[in-house]
Amino acid sequence: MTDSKKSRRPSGKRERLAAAAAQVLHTQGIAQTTLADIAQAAEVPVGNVYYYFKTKNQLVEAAIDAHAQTLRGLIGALDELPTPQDRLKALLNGWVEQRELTARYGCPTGTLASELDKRADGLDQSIAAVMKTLLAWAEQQFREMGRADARELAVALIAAYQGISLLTNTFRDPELMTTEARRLERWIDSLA
Amino acid sequence: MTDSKKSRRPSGKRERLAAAAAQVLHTQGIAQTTLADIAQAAEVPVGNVYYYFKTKNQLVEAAIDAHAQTLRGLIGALDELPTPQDRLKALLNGWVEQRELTARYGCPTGTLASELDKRADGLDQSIAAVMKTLLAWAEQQFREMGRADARELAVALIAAYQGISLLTNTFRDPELMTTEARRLERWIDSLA
Amino acid sequence: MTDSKKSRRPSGKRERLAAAAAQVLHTQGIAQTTLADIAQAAEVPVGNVYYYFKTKNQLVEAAIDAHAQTLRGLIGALDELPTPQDRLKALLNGWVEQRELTARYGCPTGTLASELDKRADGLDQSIAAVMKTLLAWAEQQFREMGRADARELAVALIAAYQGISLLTNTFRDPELMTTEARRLERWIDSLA
Amino acid sequence: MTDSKKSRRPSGKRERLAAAAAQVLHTQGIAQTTLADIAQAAEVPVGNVYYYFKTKNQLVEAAIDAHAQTLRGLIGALDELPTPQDRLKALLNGWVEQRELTARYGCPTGTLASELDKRADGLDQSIAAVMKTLLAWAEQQFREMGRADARELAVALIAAYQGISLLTNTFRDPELMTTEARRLERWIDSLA
DNA sequence: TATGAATGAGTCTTCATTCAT
DNA sequence: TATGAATGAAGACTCATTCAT
Repeated sequence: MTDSKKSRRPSGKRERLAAAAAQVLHTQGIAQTTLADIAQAAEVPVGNVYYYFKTKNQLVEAAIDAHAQTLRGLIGALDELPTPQDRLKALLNGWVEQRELTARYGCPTGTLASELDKRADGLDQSIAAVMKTLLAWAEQQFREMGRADARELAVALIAAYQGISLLTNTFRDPELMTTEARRLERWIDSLA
Repeated sequence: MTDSKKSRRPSGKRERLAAAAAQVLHTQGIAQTTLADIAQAAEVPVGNVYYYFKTKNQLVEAAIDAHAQTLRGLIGALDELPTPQDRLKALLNGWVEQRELTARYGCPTGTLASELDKRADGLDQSIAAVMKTLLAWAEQQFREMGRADARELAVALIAAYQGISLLTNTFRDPELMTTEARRLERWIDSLA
Repeated sequence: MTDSKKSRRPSGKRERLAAAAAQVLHTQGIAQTTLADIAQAAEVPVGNVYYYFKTKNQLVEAAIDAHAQTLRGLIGALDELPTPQDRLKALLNGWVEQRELTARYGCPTGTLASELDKRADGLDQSIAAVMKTLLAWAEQQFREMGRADARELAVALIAAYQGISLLTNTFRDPELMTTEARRLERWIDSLA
Repeated sequence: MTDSKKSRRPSGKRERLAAAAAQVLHTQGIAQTTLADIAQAAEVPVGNVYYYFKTKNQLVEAAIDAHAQTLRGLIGALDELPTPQDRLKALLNGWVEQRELTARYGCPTGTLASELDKRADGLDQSIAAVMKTLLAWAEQQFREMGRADARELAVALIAAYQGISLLTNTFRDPELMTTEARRLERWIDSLA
């Protein structure tokens, strides 16, 4: 999304750092995470980090990109399914499967968005783009279902997910996710 | 919830600090806010802050308490209304009225919850309590509407609010809140 | 030793503060003791302390004075005894009786002397004076025993006490004091 | 005793810091010494200190270690001498030679022990270990002299040193050390 | 005299970022 | 490329001392 792979050397440190950043930033939060934390998680010497990322913000951006890629992968997989209903329900299933992680650390995208919003840097745009991708995909599904209010429904669905992720996390109760997903499933069925 | 009001002298600095904390922490986020920021907002010399709050965490807690009190006030006002439907819709109206603020800084409770979750201190319990209050109130409304699944509905409603707040904030688009609130209104009507 | 009793009002706060200072400074050390600690121990509001003592140093000085007075009292009591040997041994007994306190916090005079020496203020002179008083008294006893080297013996005796206090304290072992006191007793007997 | 020498690179800053800490802490006392003082004495920028020592306490510990090493060196040198009497007297000579420094700042080990005792951290154990080393060595000498009460005599000797150091320091009179050392020499001779 | 409140200078500690090799 | 080391700008917190009443 930003700069593209400094070089093709197989060291893979850049990727390792991005992955480590995505993981650590999710579990610890941006403010609570130091560069050293990420470097350590990636097993890269601190000093070396700066060869790949000029600033901490760039690492955050790389983490966002990693999340974006994960999302694209997910969407790609979902798109294999035959009907939009199938795809949306599969999305719900994915959320439910991750409920334990969500209860512990919240939705990766959502928590990042929340944190980044309070900062002056332009990173909030990057995370917004990720969110927009998901939103657009959901909208597409509802449209294929013949709904004229596809956009509104998509927003409602993603909001429901973000919101229940927050509650699941706040109360450390993964079952909240399960229950809400079931409810959303019924809701989707009712829209056809 | 925690305090004990040092004294009843009219200086009101403690209250001023708590209010300033609530406001500044909401707009800047906890990590980005320095004690000096809060002190300045409250027009209190930095050193003096520590006479009222022993640590930054205590200030955060005071801010949470302030939010709790605001919430109690809101609930109190809503309870004046005749039917549960009226009350829930009035709640929605309140959210819509605040949409500009939400678009700029997110839901005060939600963003706090999100931030606090990543921290080791026990503050996440305090904010969870606030959330629980709102949840319980909503559940009560749905119950009065005769719904056996009141709890689930309450969770869905609050989740919807938290989620749309996040999106509203992420996309800086207050209209998202308006649209979703209208949708929720119809949803409430459909439950009767 | 310094200024003498602001007034004769019976409040006795000044004395209470001095006593509290002596006690708290002994157990916590000067640097680790805040004015608030002393005020609290004396059950005097912090702000009020300054009516009696203009600075923390003056409180320290008052504590030293308190120790000096205790010493004078002790010497007065010892002087009731018939022979210098009796008096010196009684002194030893006193040390042994205090061994538990010494093991915990060291000799009050010695630890104060040690701490004050590192400071720029003139308080080290005050504590030196206290030490000098004890030294002079011991010298007098040895002189009465007919020793020409009374001064040297006195220094040796007090040094032995200060040193064993330090070891007793460092190793938290009150028995060190007991053993050394017994040894000093034999030594005194051998000098006659 | 605790360290592990970050690396063997020749910068030697760690050692310089430890040495500076040992020296400055001895002359100024722990409480009166700021990290900046030590950094300045070692000619190291303040921020850089934390690359080597995570906290002020670790610097204090390093200083203690430095003293321990000095002591081990001293003991090693003494052990070259033929008889225990020679060794003990050489120890006394060392004390006398340092009398000026002692008069100014007290015994490094003793003053540290005194200060550390009043603190909650575990540093008092470290300094106690140093003291124990010296004590054990002295005991060994007396034992080699054939004394069954070697332990008691060792305690007496070290106590005498600590005590006379305190008096020497309190009265700023280096001659006290000289006189007492001479007396102890005679005492040692009398034990054979 | 009494006292809650106020003040600000000082200290430790953290960390992103840079640099020399 | 790689990396240990360096740097300095913050920020939280403490506390003696002062002040208004």
